Amino acid sequence: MIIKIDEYSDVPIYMQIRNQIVMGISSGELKAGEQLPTVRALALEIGINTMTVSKTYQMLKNEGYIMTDRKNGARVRENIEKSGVVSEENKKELRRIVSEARISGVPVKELISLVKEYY
Amino acid sequence: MIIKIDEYSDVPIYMQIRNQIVMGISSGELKAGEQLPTVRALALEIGINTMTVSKTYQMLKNEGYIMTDRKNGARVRENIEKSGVVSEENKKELRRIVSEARISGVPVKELISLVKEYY
Amino acid sequence: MIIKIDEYSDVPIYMQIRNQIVMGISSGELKAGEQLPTVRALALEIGINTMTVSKTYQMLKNEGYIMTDRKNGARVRENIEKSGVVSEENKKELRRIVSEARISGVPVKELISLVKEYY
Amino acid sequence: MIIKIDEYSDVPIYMQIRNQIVMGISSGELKAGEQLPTVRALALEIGINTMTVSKTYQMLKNEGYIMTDRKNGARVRENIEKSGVVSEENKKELRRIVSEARISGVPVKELISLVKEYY
DNA sequence: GTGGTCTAGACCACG
DNA sequence: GTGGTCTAGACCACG
Repeated sequence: MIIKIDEYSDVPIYMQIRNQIVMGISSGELKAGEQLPTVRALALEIGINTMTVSKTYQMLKNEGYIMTDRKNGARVRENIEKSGVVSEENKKELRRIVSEARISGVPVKELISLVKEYY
Repeated sequence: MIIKIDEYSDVPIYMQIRNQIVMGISSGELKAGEQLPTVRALALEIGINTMTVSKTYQMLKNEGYIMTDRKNGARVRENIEKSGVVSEENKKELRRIVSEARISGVPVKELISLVKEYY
Repeated sequence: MIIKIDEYSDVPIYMQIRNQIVMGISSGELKAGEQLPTVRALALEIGINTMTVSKTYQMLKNEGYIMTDRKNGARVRENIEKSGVVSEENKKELRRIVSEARISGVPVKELISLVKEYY
Repeated sequence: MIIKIDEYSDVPIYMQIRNQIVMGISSGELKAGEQLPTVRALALEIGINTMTVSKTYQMLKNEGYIMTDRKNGARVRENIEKSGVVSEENKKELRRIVSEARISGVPVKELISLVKEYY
């Protein structure tokens, strides 16, 4: 899986990586149990500090998306917990996005087809 | 219109205000041409720095949501440009939200009904 | 509140600080809404790096014990969520401690009086 | 006695095994003088490195819980020393756990009944 | 002035 | 070899 950093983005690097890994898991590009690159390898590949990658992995671990162990490095978790609900934060964000789209004259049908496409 | 700041949120205050005003415009609570409170008044009401509100209004102006003039203060624009498309940034965010929801086991139908509700 | 680091402990520094702040909140030494020292001040006082203190504050924030904002620094939260239950991790730890105490011939009454004392 | 490794835990494997053996001794599941599996056997059973099990046994021996000899392998000690006191480290941990439980709104009675249950 | 992010580099425990 | 921790130092956005 290829991680791309937008260095001009306001989103912190560790968060950009985190988001891309989450999207990779969702899309199936990263499968349950699959090995992630080592902290050092990913840092080298992207050209950033190992601490930054480490921060990403710890965040993903805290969120229950991956597990890390000293022998095997980081792996996608087999049994990610399914809360079944959209987090309050994401609801807020979604509402903001929908509002902006609405003002821009985007029909609701288009938003829905985007959601379906991404799902 | 009542603006509420979530002091526990990581979203900067100026952005929280901006988002709420945008959502107010989208929902129709703030109508085209409607007067917004002065920077000073809003700052006092929320209990924050005038600089922060000023930053919000500047941003909204840059984005084309409001217009300011010395006589009338800030008003919602009559003719907000309708690009008709979702911005690339919002698409990215939407994709992230959909991915997280999907992993959490949220059915696509529920996401769609959220979108409809917010629209 | 005075924070003391045991440099010979296996417990990471950021965790030692975190634990002492949590105990301070529990004991009432740190009151709801009370200001914590700034990252820089605490780092200087303890003689450690600001990054380490920052890690502590972010952990406490994630756990819902404190809030941080750029204007006021870090403060104890007013409304810490009360789950009402002992976490699984803490149950495991408690079980380990009780087991070791039992083998050492510590009577259960003494354990109970320790719990009462700390509560 | 069955040893279970929680691969999602931050507790090192050698420590997880150590803790479970200590709890086994405390509960009486492992009796004084009882033979423990060989390093090799236990490593094979759990699917981990022999080095790890070896580290566990070494630790348990140092702590006075087991004894090893070349002929019989490892056995639970007949006369484990009863200090009669809770170690300073465990007191600290207990205090931390009690503090966290207290903040979470767990009544002291519930903590006490946990202690009784585990004892 | 505040917390948040990031780097370059180092050392450590675990396995 | 792996992730985890820590330092010294820097720069940034927010307010």
